[in-house]
Amino acid sequence: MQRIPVLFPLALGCYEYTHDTELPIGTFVRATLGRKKVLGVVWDKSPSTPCPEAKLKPILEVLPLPQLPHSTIQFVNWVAGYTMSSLGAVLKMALHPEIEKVSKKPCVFEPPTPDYHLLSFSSAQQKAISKLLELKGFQVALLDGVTGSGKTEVYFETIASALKQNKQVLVLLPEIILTTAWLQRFENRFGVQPALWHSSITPKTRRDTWEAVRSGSARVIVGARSALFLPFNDLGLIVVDEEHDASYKQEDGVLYNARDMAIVRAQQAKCPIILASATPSLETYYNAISHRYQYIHLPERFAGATLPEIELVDMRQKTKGPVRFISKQLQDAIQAKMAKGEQSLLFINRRGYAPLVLCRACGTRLQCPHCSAWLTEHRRSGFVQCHHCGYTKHIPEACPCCHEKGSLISCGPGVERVAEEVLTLFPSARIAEITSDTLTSPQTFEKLIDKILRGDLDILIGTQMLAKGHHFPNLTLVGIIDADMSLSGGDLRAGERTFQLLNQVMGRAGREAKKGLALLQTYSPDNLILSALKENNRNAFLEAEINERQILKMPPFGKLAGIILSGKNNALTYQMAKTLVQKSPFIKDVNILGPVVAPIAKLRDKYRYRILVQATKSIKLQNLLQNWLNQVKIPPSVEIRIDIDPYSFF
DNA sequence: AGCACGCCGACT
DNA sequence: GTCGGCGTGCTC
Repeated sequence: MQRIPVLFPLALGCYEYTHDTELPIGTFVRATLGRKKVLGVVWDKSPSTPCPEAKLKPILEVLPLPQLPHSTIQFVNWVAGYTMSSLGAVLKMALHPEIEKVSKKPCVFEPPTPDYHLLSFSSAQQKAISKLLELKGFQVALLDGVTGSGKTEVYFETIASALKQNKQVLVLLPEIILTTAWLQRFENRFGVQPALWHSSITPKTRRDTWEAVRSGSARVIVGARSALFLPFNDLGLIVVDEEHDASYKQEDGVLYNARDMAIVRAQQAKCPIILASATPSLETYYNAISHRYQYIHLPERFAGATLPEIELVDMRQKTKGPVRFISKQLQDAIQAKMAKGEQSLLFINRRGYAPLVLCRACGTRLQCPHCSAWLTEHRRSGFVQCHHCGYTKHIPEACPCCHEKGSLISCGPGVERVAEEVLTLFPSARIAEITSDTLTSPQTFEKLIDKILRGDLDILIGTQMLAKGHHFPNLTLVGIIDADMSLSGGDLRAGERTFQLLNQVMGRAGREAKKGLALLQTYSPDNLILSALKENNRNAFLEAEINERQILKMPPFGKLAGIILSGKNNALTYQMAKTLVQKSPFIKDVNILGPVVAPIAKLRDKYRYRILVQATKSIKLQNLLQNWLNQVKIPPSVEIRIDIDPYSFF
């Protein structure tokens, strides 16, 4: 009888079972777990403590499925170790619920033709392409190019090259739902659509695609971050487009950053990886300028398009009369564009009508009963809603506290409110609101894009949903309603994120021959980020940030981990957080900060505290955390999560 | 993740 | 007296 380590796609480690013969690593089996019969995978290492003889149970069935590739097993092991998650939780990301249903005919996704449609390139693009084609083995390259510089077509050439060498290619994109434009460009270049992987594909497509990747019949896979865990057997290239995008950071379940894990995946596959962005993350930029990564720069906009002219609008000069969110300067600019038959985009990164409703009589603010957050007013639908947990109720007629009628007033702007103001200023304008509330499906999104391109709209008012991926030749004005909104975020990357987001939004203006204009409304016109945006001096901004991080020993000059404790019992949760800090290791080069109340102190009825662990690069953070946490008994009613390389701090 | 075990509140 | 709430701990 052999002892066989088996891993289940559950938040557990490896368990041992018996079988009369050895089984190859990666074999799918069924075994009894508790009182259930569960599918698992023969793993490559036994649990740290061997199972006592008496508890051992036999493997019930060896399933007639192809083995999980060794590269996937190796990757799951690495990610689990790095993120300090259980192996099984990571395995779950690499499988799918219908793994047992073998696709009889994994649909042959016609293979892309490397030379289907050859494009012509500028000399700058040509240079970038030849540098990219020189990448061999494991190498990281930053492809840094402004919006409209033709980055996508440039990295398409490396995809073509990988295809010619009969290799598989993975392209990671954020927010896959908005990529029809990208897919169209791919089809133009390669003659077919690539295989797709994201959360909303049908179970059958999911099954077929997974099997097509495993068997190697899928050559190019385009997907959201979860595509990283597909069972590639011959990966020759990874592209991470919009590498700075915060949505690569998974914020629930296993906490990981798909961009960073993609680099590890490429390392294990011994293949190149291209990180593409117009506004690289600070870490990536630093690695590029310090020659850890190849730095490939596309300096100009393709086809002579120009960056918009940028002006700051000082909102401190108060105007008399009722509250206005659109300054006279912005109003005049919109007017001028409309007169010329050109389009404007107003950006306000807030859904709904107003982010806060308060009572004029007693000062009460409408608050979520489950979270420490204000309720956002959605006037058109007649509701107030919590944007953290989804709690919704009718807008009350009277103040819930003092019962005064008609005393509730809306504070601050949201998309709906700015749209209302636009209509009072420009009654004849054809406008559209663009938020996740109005765009509920890819179809409604397509329709909107068509309308914009046909010129059926004059003014767009929206959140970041329109920030990326589309050319609107006739859109020549971008107005940032509140450029200060995310400046005060308080966490490490607030400034960086603001720069990236505003830069991207402003990039919507003037991508073709027509000169664009961007107006940033602000109450702090002297802010470093805003002036860097105005001067179009991204590198100066990044270098100032790098300097600061270096002084503070923050990433990439040090390591960071977050510990988040949450529980329904506020006092107990705080007590556990305090105990944890009291028992923290006293080690040179390790700083333990907190516990502090998380920025959203209560979320879905759970109170939250966080501890920040800051260490020098030489410290093995995972080992330190593991040893520390093993010494503190935390009751199951208090949930503890470790976030290695945290992005947001709540 | 499930599922059972176990110890306190309202009821056929 | 029991039924069942979910808080707690285990699954090789």
